[in-house]
Amino acid sequence: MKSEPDVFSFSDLKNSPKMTACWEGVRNYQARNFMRDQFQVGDGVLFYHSSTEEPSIVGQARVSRKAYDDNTALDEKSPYFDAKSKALGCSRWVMVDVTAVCDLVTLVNRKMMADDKVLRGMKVMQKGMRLSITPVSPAQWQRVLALGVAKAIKG
DNA sequence: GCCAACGTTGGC
DNA sequence: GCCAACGTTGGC
Repeated sequence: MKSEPDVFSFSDLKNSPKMTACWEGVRNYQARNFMRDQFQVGDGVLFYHSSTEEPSIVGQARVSRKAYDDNTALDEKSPYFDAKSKALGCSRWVMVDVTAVCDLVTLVNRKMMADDKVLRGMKVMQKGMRLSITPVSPAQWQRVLALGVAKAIKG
């Protein structure tokens, strides 16, 4: 899952109550359908920082609540307000809850991914890939954690 | 700041 | 249903 650290970083997630936050604000159908149809409680998540000095996978998380209505779409004061949802009378969008699991001791940046046989195939490495949620294969998952060395979060 | 690659919108 | 115009994302 991608996030701009200026908007919501892995540290922000760790500092949230119970290290858990809702993944609000997804306004793309593919990403929405992915959350709605694929995500199960307990599924592993790699947390990726985008649009920053060094875009990298920075931590491991997991899905801690199944998809439910993202009602920020109905809140006119929210940056994620969606007029069409308002007109419909219900939110078109969903979100899941995500809980931080581990830090990566070594952040896995794009050079590391591009240099790695397994990781250069990751969806997030494809040119023009803007989807904020993309699937990761078991081999890619293991490789990221091996390179990054997952480490329990302190405190 | 540039620009490629998308997704969305809206006129027809 | 087509497609041009437009807006956004995001690496570099």
